[in-house]
Amino acid sequence: MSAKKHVIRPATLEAIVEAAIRVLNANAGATMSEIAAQAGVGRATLHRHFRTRGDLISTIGIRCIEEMNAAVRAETTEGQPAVDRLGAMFRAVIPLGDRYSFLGADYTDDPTTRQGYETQLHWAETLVEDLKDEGDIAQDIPSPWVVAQIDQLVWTAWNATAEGYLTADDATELAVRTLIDGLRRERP
Amino acid sequence: MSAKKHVIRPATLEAIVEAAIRVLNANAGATMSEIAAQAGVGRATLHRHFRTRGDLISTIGIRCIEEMNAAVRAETTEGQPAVDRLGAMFRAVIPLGDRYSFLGADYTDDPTTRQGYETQLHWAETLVEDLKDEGDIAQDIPSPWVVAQIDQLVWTAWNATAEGYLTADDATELAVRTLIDGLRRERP
DNA sequence: CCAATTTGAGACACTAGTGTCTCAAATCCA
DNA sequence: TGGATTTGAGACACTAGTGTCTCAAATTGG
Repeated sequence: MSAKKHVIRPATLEAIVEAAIRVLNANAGATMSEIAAQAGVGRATLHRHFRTRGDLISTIGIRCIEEMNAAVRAETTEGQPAVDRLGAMFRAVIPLGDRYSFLGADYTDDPTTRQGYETQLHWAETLVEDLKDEGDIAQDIPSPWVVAQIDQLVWTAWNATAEGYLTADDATELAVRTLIDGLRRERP
Repeated sequence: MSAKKHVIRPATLEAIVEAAIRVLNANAGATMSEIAAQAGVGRATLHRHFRTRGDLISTIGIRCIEEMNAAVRAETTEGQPAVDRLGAMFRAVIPLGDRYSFLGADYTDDPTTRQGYETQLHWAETLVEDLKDEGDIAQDIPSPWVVAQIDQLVWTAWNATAEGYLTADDATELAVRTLIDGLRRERP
């Protein structure tokens, strides 16, 4: 029953997945041919490992989300003050902008991807509650607003570094500052 | 030469354009058939007035941008303090979120659309300079960062009203507050 | 180095969407 | 009302992309 006719070589798999991430971030509607070409691989080989286009997108979606979660976990620690966790999260995620920005567009409804996304959302919600408890954010702000704001700031910050008018460190600092204290006061 | 074979009835045109805006905002990749169905119109009629899909998208893109510009112009006045102009702009644009949100995705490179977009961008840049001059925003913040932030806030605010956790007025107020003073302090 | 197995290339069938055309029926307006 | 004209419905050709298959050639590992 277990139709294991073809085993894909690890190098081939890696080339496909990385090319897919690259190409789909540049153009969410990219075709299998484009991805195959960028991977330096025949189109048939794509279909051998990923039966459908949806399978491929699912796979890289899962990979990107797990990558992000791992990066955040690596930079943050449990007992840390919430503001520091916020900064650490920005520092971890902003450099990954060019890898996962396609997630917003393609938005698979694959259950595993969905679950990874839920994990992130839950993490963010916890962070926001802690920010409120520790006096960094006013209690009267709706939490979904704060979460949305954080989400947007990651994207804006990545964009700023991509366009070259901020370094990753400056973008991180500015993101935290924008969220907590706004843009009125001078940098200390 | 002037091939004026068919004159579209104004009611038909209106139905098509409004349906297109509605459908394309729900799904940026919607087909001509879906749009025709939603407009209560035959697919052939779509192609009679809009030779290609691109023509249709261009047309509604232009219409939406002009609508936005008009709404902003109607709410703001020349001599107004910059903060008030900012608030007025939010108030004008946030309710239009469900009409123009597709613009981000479909992003035509039609020259007229492009020009309308440039107008908006230029308006925003001027606003930011004024906000800086009037002491509402620190001089050391890169202007593109502020512009991006304003853009994102419009989207977040529209979303908040669409999801029902904020009224349009509250969302407007919160957007201004988030940008200028951040989320630390309580609402006065 | 040789046998097993993956890969590349191309042919193929299939689907979905676009854009054109025609003609009968509905609609408008003079 | 009656003639002109838009509209709806459907047929048609065309394109682009997906997914399957086959077979010769390259690669791998024992």
